[in-house]
Amino acid sequence: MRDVAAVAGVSLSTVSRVVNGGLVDAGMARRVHDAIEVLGYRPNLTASSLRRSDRASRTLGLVFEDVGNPFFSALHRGVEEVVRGRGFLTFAGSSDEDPARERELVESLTARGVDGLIVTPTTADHGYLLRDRSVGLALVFVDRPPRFIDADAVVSDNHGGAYAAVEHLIAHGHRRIGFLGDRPEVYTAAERHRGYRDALAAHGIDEDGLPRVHPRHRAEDARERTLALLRSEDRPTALFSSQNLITIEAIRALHELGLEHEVALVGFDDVTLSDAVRPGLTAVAQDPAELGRLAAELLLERLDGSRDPTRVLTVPTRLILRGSGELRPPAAENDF
Amino acid sequence: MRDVAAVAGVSLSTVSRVVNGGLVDAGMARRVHDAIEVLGYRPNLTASSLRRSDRASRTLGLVFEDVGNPFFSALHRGVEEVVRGRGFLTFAGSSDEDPARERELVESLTARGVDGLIVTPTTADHGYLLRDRSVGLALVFVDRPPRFIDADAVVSDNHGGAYAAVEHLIAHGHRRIGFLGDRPEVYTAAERHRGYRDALAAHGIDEDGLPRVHPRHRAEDARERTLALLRSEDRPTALFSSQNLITIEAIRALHELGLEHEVALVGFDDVTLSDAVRPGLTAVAQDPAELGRLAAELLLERLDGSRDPTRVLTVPTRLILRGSGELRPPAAENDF
DNA sequence: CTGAAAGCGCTTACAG
DNA sequence: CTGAAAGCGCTTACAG
Repeated sequence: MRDVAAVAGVSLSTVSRVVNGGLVDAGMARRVHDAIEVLGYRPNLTASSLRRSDRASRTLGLVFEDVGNPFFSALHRGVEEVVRGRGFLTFAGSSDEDPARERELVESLTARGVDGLIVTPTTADHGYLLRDRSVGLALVFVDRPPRFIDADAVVSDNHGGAYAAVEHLIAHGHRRIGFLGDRPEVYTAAERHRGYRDALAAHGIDEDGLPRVHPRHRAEDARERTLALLRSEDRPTALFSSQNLITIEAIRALHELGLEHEVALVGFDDVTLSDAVRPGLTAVAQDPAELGRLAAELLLERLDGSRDPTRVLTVPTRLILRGSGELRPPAAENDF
Repeated sequence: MRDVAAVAGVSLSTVSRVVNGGLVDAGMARRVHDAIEVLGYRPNLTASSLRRSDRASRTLGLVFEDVGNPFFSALHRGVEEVVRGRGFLTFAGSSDEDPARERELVESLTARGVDGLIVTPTTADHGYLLRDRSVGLALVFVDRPPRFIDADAVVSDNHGGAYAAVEHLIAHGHRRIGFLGDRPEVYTAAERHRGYRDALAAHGIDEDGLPRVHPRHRAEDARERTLALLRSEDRPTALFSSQNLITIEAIRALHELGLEHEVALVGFDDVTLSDAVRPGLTAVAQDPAELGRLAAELLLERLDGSRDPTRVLTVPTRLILRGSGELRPPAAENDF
């Protein structure tokens, strides 16, 4: 910038004004633009944000459970669609569900001066973010609400989606509905379990007698555990699978035992090719891109100075019927 | 930092040394640490990188075709695994295959002082990056090599994978092998087409007589076009599908016509649930996480000062047999 | 409308 | 080992 000023024969202030669209005489502006062209000058935005009064860096940080998970990549895309037009650039990193790793990431992001953060919270206490927020950091949680901090959040209707899925199975004659759970300490997993339980209770079904499986490592042990359940004495007539990776393994397990047309299945989260499998997968579809868009919009509102009370937005889910959830229990089962 | 110095009763330089691990008297260091604790001081990394001699910001930029595509999100994860330990934070954005958008993103990233860039190049001329590189920007291309610039790159063995896929179909008796292409101006699409053509030629099959389809919009028109092909007079006995979204539509089209056990299919790129579909999908699997890891390693080498000649690494693909590629043509077809 | 000066939060020779 | 001073590239009152 100094070089540009020298070549154009004007002051630094004038160059700054030209670059930032301030009021400058047309002739001077011309000379400055020429100098910029000749020198191939590029403004340094980090220096600019360091000095400017609002401190804005036009960068955002996304802290996801795993950037490699298609659910979060769709969410990422939703955020990008909203903030791109406003000139924001987006950092993204994975907490891997580890509170220490999450905090490390967050601090690394704030140390680099991000204007806002969109976080999929781990089970950590997020009180440590209060100080950052008090000095102007915009903060929105997504997919799960945070703990011990009052903040904007956008979540799927986990309870409602699970409730609808289980009620759908009940409507098709099932009472012995097995639950394929996720790590119960994760908010979404707990909510979906609550939806399952409430639907059973609403129809007078006792959950205690029903088989339940909680894979600890999703893709790794979900198949084995589902196989064991399907081979057991008290095999359920239907399964409700509460997470996408687990649903995939459940489909594999059913196919492996040739039970895909015998045992009904509804999965939480839609999955690629779920319509090409036979029977097609009946699924509770989330809209991750919409979660991302809404989170980004809430964030922009805060960045624009909104002091409104905190909001938690819930994105509806959609039950897609494709066959696996419409299988009926064997006739004998209907009698008991 | 000034406040810390005041509270600890030392100079700014000393605080800086403590924070950066310089040589400081133990007693003074104690006082500084206490002051940091009391004030809740957090270093400002952007100010730091502005002033330090190496200018390092410990940030990287990823410019992908689409951050929402699972292929790139797996690649992203691969990059993260490698650079996380070195304290780098990663920006990510989508070019959407638009050269102007790509350039905008790149300039937005360099203006924010990223140390390096990993780019999935569009068809643009990447000469504009030479100047950035000459002032120290590390640069690696991934998934496709760049044009008009000599640079490090990591790509899949697109030609070899396609060649193997088509040869596999030929070995199972097929000669009328239809090609489901992608936009031909994309490097990977062109390479896969070349592999298809070379395999045919090596076995004395004339490509000109074979049906070919080039969906322009992948998910949107691939199904229709494949349906039209399968309904036509010269229906092929086998399909080679050269991109994952297109493969998904091809599977849907085959199922829709009930031809999934009649017409063979090999897809480039593996797809979720491809083992649960009947017949299972025979696929050329890429390893996007490995592409990401290798790209990140090349980038770190450059950041560590390597002046070695430019390298292009090729990651092998793997043909996974699951049934759809092992279907044989109808008997009559074998005669001609 | 323009320029000289101060300063954002930090690092780095330099002299002690 | 420590501190005073200069300066990274920029913006912003302030006076003209």
